[in-house]
Amino acid sequence: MITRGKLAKATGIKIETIRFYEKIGLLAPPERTAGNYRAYGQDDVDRLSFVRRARDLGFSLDQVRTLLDLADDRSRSCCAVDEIARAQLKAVEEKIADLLALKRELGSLIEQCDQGTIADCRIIGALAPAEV
Amino acid sequence: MITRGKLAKATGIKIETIRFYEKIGLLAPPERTAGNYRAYGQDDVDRLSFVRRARDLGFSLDQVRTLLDLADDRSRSCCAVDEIARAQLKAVEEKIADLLALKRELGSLIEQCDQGTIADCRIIGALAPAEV
DNA sequence: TCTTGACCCTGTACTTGCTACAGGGTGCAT
DNA sequence: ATGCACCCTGTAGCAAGTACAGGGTCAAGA
Repeated sequence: MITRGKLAKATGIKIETIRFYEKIGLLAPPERTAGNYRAYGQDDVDRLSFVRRARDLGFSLDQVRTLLDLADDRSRSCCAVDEIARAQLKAVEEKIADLLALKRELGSLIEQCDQGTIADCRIIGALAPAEV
Repeated sequence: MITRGKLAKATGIKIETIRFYEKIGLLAPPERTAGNYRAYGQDDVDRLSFVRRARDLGFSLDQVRTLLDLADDRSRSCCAVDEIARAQLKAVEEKIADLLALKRELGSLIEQCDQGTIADCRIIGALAPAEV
């Protein structure tokens, strides 16, 4: 018998998060013991590990839900899976591009800082429209 | 007289977001007209533009609040500003590194996809622990 | 003058992905 | 029998907004 705490340890997902996943229907409600404790099985460990890996790869819970559904239907073509992964890759690439632009802007702002007063601070100046 | 809609247009921040900023105390509640409309001035346009630029640079609302406070005290040293900007740069760089790792993983997953069935899908396989 | 339509007001609930209580019950060892 | 670690439930909170619902206001056109 695997309790919630053990499931948490086995998968690296916090107890509260497991409850949250159960609440939103990502995990099926497990059997209960006589004392009303959740009793998980190896299936649950597997499923939750799947969720964790997908989350680590940046998939949204909604995408994870879809991936789980797809994974259950083993005879189906994996085009849909590929599509989700590609969408995720694209999102990641866009995010990286955005952050690189940000990094450049921040970097040049910081470089100009000469440690004077706020009045002639380049960073504040760059943020302010004309005169603060 | 600048209404909320005009302030939104002038700054590119949505009306609802302006209300939200007012609610959390980032923007001072403005004067009201006889008909209970908010009446903004150029100050508000400037302040909100400042917020927008800072948000665009990825600063949190909390950081923005601090930057606004700092910007108001023009005689002060701008070390604190520099510090916030550096912290933000560091956060951005870390995020970029994370996303690059993610991108590599996703990319290699997708490359292996041979458009077969779910049963031999590499992506599902990589997510599942041993056997799904 | 009336009415239409664009704007404004308020409060509240929803989003994503959790996290953190409070206030109690269970189970095992000492 | 009592202490402690663990479990249970419900609820509220975080960032940073977004989206209604159900009204009020204002200016222009018929």
